[in-house]
Amino acid sequence: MDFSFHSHHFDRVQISDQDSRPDLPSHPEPTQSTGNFAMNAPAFQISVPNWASWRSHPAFIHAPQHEGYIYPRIADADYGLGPLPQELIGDPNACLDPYSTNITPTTAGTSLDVLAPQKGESQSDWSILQPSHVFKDQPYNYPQVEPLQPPPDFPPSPLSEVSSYQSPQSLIASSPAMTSHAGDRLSPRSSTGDNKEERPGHPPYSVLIYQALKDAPGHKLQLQSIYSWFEANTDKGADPNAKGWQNSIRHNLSMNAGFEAVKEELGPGKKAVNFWRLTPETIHSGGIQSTTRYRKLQHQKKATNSGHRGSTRQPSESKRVHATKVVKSHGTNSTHSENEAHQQQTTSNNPSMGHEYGNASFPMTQTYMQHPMGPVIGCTPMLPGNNTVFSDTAEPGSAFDVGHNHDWYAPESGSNRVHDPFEGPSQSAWDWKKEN
DNA sequence: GTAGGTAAACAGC
DNA sequence: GCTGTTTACCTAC
Repeated sequence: MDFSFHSHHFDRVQISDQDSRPDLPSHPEPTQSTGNFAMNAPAFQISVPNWASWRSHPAFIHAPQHEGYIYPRIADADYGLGPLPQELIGDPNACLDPYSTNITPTTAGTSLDVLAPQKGESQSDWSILQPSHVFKDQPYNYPQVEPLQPPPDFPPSPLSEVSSYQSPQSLIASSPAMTSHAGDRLSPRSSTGDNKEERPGHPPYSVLIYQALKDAPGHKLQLQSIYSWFEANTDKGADPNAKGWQNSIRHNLSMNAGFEAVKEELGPGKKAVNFWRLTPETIHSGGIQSTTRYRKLQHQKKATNSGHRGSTRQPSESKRVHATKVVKSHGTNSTHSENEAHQQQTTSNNPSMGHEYGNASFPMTQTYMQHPMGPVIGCTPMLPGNNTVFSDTAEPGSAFDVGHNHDWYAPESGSNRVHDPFEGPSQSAWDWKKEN
């Protein structure tokens, strides 16, 4: 089974020696275990057609060395998806890590010296790096997997945890949506039988978005770049007139707590740019949760909101309170009282908050900020050395929940779990989103 | 009942 | 018009 496809796009990105990112080392730092953290891992995992083999013998290929930092080749990604379509290279807004404004894409097409087998890698490993077009041209089927077992050196550092579980299996194992039941049941299906886009075996939008973001520097992309990624890597964009898939992407971005919007000011006086990125939890867990789980609450609402679609449709909360989850990356003017007020509102709207999730404390060094646009949650940047946490509440405990009740963290549940600085001990982003 | 896809209403910019 | 959020409905399992 080969999950690779479109891996010839955006093969590598070079950060010059002048990279001024404060918390990203100019040179790769070794991680404790399997490195696949897109930002600073010198080695990375590759897709392996045989999942059992992949699990037991993860293959590693060292990223080509270069002066300065080289992003890993992208053929290694989960499913082997390519991060960005080539036409996006050069787009200043595409796949741009604002902390590395001097990123220089170095690929003008697939370079064989980039994709060629590296030292220590076998030809068989190399063969699976060949780009293919599974999602675009062929059905996709989730592999049937067993629950993930922690690696021998588990628990590693948070960063290495990231790498350890970045695999389709981890997505499957950590997500009810991805859990294998039997055969290819994991294969997502289209909702409507007459759907032209029906591709039995294609991954759901959430997984595709996850992949697009995971492969992007900083794990973030602008919406348009996500569109472009889909156009290049899936058949969603085959019909230029069809916009439903874009709606679906936006729907998934909004509804899945694995994604968060980040407003970033790329420079003083410049208009803030909105990025979508993976939440720390998502990166940490190496997988994405099902988007549709939010409907658990909807069912409750249905009981009280009768309704047909249309005239009786319930106005959305966001029309009264702009409840975006945008995370602002630079600065804040929030005050404690503002946060308190906001939390009061949030809690009142969400009875489950505050009791379902335990109240614990963040590390003392973390700070909590309020975004003027509304509820804010998340961390930025998702890099070592920065532990700033943006919360929509005044109390640290309500920002995250990572410890319980969530199969999101299934691979590391229990006593093996290592405390992650990203982890706050309370409400998860997903629950926050679900309940807001 | 759950998961996923899609359409659409709606607000903000 | 684009973006983001939310609701509703549908099909498949």
